[in-house]
Parts: sequence; C-alpha cells; structure tokens
Amino acid sequence: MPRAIFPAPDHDHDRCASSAIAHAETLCAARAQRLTPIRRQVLEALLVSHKPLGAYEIIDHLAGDTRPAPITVYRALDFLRDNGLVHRIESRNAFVACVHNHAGEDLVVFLICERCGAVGEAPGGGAAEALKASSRAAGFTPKSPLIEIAGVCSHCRER
Amino acid sequence: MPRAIFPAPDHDHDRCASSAIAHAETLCAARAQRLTPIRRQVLEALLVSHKPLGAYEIIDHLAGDTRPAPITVYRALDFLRDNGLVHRIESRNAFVACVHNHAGEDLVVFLICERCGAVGEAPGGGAAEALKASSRAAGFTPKSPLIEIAGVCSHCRER
DNA sequence: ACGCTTTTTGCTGCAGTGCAACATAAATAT
DNA sequence: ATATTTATGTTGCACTGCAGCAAAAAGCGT
Repeated sequence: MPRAIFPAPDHDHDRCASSAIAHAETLCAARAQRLTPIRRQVLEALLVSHKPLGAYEIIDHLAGDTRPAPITVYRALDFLRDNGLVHRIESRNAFVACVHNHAGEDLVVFLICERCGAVGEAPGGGAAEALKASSRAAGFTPKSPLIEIAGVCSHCRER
Repeated sequence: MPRAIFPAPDHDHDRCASSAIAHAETLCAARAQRLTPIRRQVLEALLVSHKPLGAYEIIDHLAGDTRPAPITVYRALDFLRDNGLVHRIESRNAFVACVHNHAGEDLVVFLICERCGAVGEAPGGGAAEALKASSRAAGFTPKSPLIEIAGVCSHCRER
C-alpha cells in the first residue's frame, strides 16, 4: 500500500519518525553533511509533531535542558531545508519535516488541513510543466512553483 | 493589445494607478464598502510602487503628515484583500495591488521577479482544476491553491 | 600529536511582522 | 436625536528572522 498522504491520526508516529531520521542520516552521510545534535533535535521535533511548527514552537519542544536561541533553530532549519529534509510553509510561517522522500522532483504541493493543521505532500502531476509553460508565455523565466492548498483532510472530513 | 503581465519599466504609472483607483471606487460603491482615505492611501502606495511592499514600507510611503501605526495599515490591507484589491505575497511577507481585475476567477499565479522585484499575475489555465483533482484524490477537500513562482521577468532578462 | 582551517554553535542585539484589547470618532440606521 | 454599527487611534506585546561577532568543535596536513 502506498504511503498515505495524510497518515491516520492513530498511526505509529515513532516508527515513521525513526525511519525519517534514518533516511536523514543516510542522506547526510552520503553528502558529507553533518547531522549534528541540534539539527537532529529540530528534525525530530518536527517529525513527532507531524504538523508545521513555528520557530518558537520548535524552541519550546527543545527546551528540555537549555533553551536554544532563535538563531540556533533558524540555522538548523536552514541546514535541513538545504538538504530537503524540511519544508517551509510560506502561508503559515512554519516548518514541516519532509516525509515524502521526493527524490529530485521539483514540484511539491502542500495540502494544509485547516482543522487539524496537518500537512500532506501531494504529487503535482503535470501542473508544474503547465505552470512553467504558462509563465514562459509571459516572457518569464521560472524556477519551481510554490503551491500550497488549504482545505480539509480526509480524517477531519469524516468526523 | 492585451495588458502585459509585466508592464514595461517606463510605462505610465500614473495612468494605470488612477485607473485602478477608479476601479476600486466603483467596486466599493457597488458593494456598499467604504474606501476611506487610509484605505485609498494604502492602495495608492502599492499602485505607485508596482512592487510588493512590506507593511512598514507602506508606512514609510504614507509618512507624509503623521506616521500611521502598523495596525492601521494592517487593517486597511485586510479590507483591501477582502475586496480583492490587494494580494499578499506569502513567500515575501509583502503586499501588491491587484491590477488584473480577475473577476471571480479563483486561481491567481504570481510571477515574482528576483531581480527587479516586480510581480505579475499570470492566468492559471487548467492548473487549478488539475491541482484540485489531484488533492481530492488524496481525500482532501481543497480551497483555491496558492501559487507563487520566482524567476526573472522579461524586462530583466533582456538586460 | 600539533597547529591550521573550516564548520558549527553561542551570544547580543535589533529590525520587521502581526495583531489583541480597549478607547475614541465617524457614519449609518431607526 | 439617539442608538447601532463601522472605522480609526493608542498602547502594548508576542512572534519572525537574521546580522555580527566570539567561542567551541570537527576535520586536515604534517
């Protein structure tokens, strides 16, 4: 069965989080990038929440021993984003862990549930090319489109 | 000739701004909405700049007599956005005047030039339906997609 | 093992974003 | 004219995001 875009609310968080961490380790090792404790902790915080978190919410999650300064978290987020492990949800000023493993694809469509706050990553299908073609027709030289769709996810709809 | 998506850098700003203001007046009159001085000034500031402005940049533009408080500008922006006269560029935390007059269409694609900062509104074509269909396939009930594309506009490319 | 360089983290500070809560003024309705 | 709605002014604050510099840690060459 394919990975559900919106995992069931009662799914095994720990399992999918540890698998994502493992993936991050593999990827960083392959690129000679260092998944330092802070970076890993930020990623873990996003993974267990399974929802987009603001920078200060991440700080709250990490505030076990010493409370990290905002800049520390932002730098970790920059690193994780550069390596495709975390996405920024622009319409929310928040960040989500990427659980999609979209290898090299350029278009990610974020589905943002307005009830539970969960974010799914849907395949963009042909939309990327259509949008790029449309913008080129306007004389524009496009990079990858950013697409975010608000709505209601399957689990919230059923309730 | 159709309205260019990226108006030439030397086009008649005053002309297109005053036409947009006239449109705003007509629209507000038709809806029994009040285009008060502050709201008009905020809209004018965005129109003459022809680029996205942050809230504090708008304040600077209006700071002729008395400097408006941030909340004042945000409230004016809320009003203008509710009436489709202004859009928010999420990836920039900034606002642009809408010069597209897209009557009732739901999809707006923002083309954001990374060199000059200008923002064009391109027709979305069939992308909206494709994206909605794709998200429905994931059990998601979508509202209108938000699409922003960074790149280089025609005028900057020629230079 | 030693110093050197690069990378990462810590720290201080600040500019920008965005809005809540309440008070006042202006416009509209009755 | 008075009551009601709508808009603006004021104060204050929480969040966002990063610059600039200092200290620590990791990697590298000899």
